[in-house]
Amino acid sequence: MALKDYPQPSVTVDIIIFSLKEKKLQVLLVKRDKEPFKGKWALPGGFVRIDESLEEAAKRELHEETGIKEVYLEQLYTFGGLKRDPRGRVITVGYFALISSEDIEKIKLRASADVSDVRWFSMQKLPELSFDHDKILAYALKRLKWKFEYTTVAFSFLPKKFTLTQLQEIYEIVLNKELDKRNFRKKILSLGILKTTKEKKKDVSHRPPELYTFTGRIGEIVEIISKIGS
Amino acid sequence: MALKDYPQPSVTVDIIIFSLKEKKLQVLLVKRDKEPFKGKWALPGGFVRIDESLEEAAKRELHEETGIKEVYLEQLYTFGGLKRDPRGRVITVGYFALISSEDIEKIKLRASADVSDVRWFSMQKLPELSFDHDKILAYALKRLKWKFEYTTVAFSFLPKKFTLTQLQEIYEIVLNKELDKRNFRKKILSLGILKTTKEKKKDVSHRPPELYTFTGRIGEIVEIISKIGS
DNA sequence: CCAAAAGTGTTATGCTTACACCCATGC
DNA sequence: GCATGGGTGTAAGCATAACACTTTTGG
Repeated sequence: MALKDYPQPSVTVDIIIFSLKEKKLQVLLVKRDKEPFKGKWALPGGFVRIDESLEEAAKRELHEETGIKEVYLEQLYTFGGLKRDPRGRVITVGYFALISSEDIEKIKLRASADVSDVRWFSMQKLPELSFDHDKILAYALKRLKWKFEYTTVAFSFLPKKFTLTQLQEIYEIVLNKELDKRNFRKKILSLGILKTTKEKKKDVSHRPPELYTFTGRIGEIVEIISKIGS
Repeated sequence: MALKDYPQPSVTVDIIIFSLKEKKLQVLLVKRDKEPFKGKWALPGGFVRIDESLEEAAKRELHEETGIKEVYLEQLYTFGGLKRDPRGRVITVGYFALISSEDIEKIKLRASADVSDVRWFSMQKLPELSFDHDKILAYALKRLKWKFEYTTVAFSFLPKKFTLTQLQEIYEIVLNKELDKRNFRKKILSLGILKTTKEKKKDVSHRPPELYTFTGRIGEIVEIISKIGS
């Protein structure tokens, strides 16, 4: 069978961009300016061009909405149900991206083609979503939690230098449960993936905390959390 | 942007069909009867039709090559590099399937359209593969091992009734390491996912082993193996 | 009675959990 | 000197890991 003998599905990339702002897990959504779902919120995404790989397409979408380029990016799953797009047969490859607190501040959100608005939404206050994006987002959240428990992705949310309390905080937010401070520190330090800079965080009105850097590879499997705490 | 305004990538499904035959992990490959890679071995697969979901496409391919329908099937990853198919831009969604030893015997391998031969290959003696199928297969193997350690997929290789030694054997084959018999049994039985049928395997020239059935859900996460054994 | 695989328990070790007080700084 | 978060250790309980002999059948 040669290519193009038969009608072919179209292919899009949708990207789930997570960040931690104001101590909440947030996701970037765009307001659609075209049918279908005009005026509704959706995950950023678009058609894959013939001359770009899937990952390049995901990076392009990320860049178009946020202006940033270097982030943790990982393929999530490919959704290929028959009825997911009213325009016709569209298969979408989901990616998820994690934005560090450093980058978050640099970002200028900007509407792009077919998009009238771009906003961060707390995962606890999501609007109604277009297509099957609610399903995709739920899946992404599940994967994110899993990645936190078993790998080092957490560090992609942090700046280069961070305190152990900051690290614990993002774990508590993403896993949505409290962790025991002593056990958390013991476990993290025992993994041998952190190095202390001998600096301390300045200008805090309490005992200044030690700053650490991450020396492992982001996304590496390490089984960080068993239960730890309440 | 309306659909079809721009040249679109094509979409295929490739399926990695694993089984355990002759105490070896094997994979089903087909010999291509058309260019590109005519005469070379490849993973079974083909274009996704406009009126079938990705999973349906994978099941169809599976059925065409083996005649069977009900198996453990899971989406693996989507490969979308620019140069992976010399015919043009083709994105492929990989699936992996696990065939039980019961089904293995029923299977009549049959060549289908564009395929001149179909055969099981031991993972230790693979032929040269077409496209980027070596990469896809390597990824599938990694995922399979992971799934064995953390989930109950192993049971999809077994018949309904099986002995603990059979179960241990498939773990040893897939993980490629020896396990301690007593610890393995203790761990597996402690999970509460097996029930003894009170039957024993007959006509063996040694003490007849007890037959068990699996009562959990295939693929469920249970952290089966920590290390267990040598 | 021999061969072959099934079945079974104990001990040592390491990881996980629960838990409370002193420390260093800014104001 | 007080408020704020930073930083630290120990004991109990649980899971893992190492290890060898007896049992039941067929031939």
